Amino acid sequence: MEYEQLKLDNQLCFRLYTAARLTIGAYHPYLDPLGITYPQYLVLLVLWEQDKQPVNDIAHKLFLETNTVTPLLQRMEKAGLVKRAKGKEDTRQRIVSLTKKGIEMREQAKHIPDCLSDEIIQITGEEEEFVRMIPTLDKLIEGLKRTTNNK
Amino acid sequence: MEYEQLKLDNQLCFRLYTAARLTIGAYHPYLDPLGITYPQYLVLLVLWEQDKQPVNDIAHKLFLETNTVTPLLQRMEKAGLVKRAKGKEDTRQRIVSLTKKGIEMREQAKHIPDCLSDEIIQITGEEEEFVRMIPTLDKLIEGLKRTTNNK
DNA sequence: TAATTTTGCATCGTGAACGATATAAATAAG
DNA sequence: CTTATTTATATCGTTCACGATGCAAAATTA
Repeated sequence: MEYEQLKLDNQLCFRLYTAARLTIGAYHPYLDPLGITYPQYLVLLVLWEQDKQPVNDIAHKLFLETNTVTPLLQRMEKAGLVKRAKGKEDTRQRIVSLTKKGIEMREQAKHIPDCLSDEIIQITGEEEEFVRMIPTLDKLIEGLKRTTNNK
Repeated sequence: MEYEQLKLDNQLCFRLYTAARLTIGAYHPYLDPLGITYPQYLVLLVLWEQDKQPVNDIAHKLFLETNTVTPLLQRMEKAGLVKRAKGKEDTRQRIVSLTKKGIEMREQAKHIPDCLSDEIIQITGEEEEFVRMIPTLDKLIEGLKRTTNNK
């Protein structure tokens, strides 16, 4: 059939796009009580690993553009989760640091990854199959990141 | 370590989210010349498989809400890709059909899936590993779809 | 048949994502 | 030292994605 390859069933990207959206949806019951969104949760993960980072470092670790992260951080600042201070050595930089509220949220969030794992196991019967996707996804992400940067 | 599970490296969802965004980015060189976005391309895939469908069917096949698809279709109508007509039997329905322009775009788009496959092979050296993710992603999508509907 | 509930779609508001562009500071080139 | 370029961040406009809500038509129930 001439158009066989256009069938939705054959598309990998559509699966990734849908799986990502639905998985983010599964975070809602845990993030809503904290008053944060999934991308904001990702920013917190980055800052919990290492506090006081410039916008660029956060964006880079999340594979996002700074023009996505800046408004995200502004909303998080308004919500009292982070502070944004001018850099000392390089005044162009904005050093993002956690507030007391942002630091304390780590304690409330620490169970979330295990909750999600449990949910996936409940839903699908096993976890191993999903863990096995991780290196493949990493390979894809690294490859795509390299090629789009060479544009 | 107490917060080990909060490390970004350990998160499956973050991989899915990032891989989806970057893969959609890889479609840009092919979709931009056609003047369509990735979600619009998905709508066209659905309509190319079967023309004249109500909004609800399109949304369901893409695992999206109708309040996401409606404005998407309105933009596509303005771009001259689809028509939206009141349903005959059920007047609540809006039957979406392809215009001449929408039908003809199929010919220009038919090579896109192969281009993307080639790109993934070039980037990563092989394709098989990614094809193997598809049934796992389907299992995850179906599972998540079921549980979120039972809410 | 009349009242109630459900269904299909649309509208509104908020928060991403990202291309394009702007701005100021740092760096490099002249 | 001055000019040009790069870098770090911010702003703007457009398009999703989706929860909440609205509305009219259809289906169900009384």
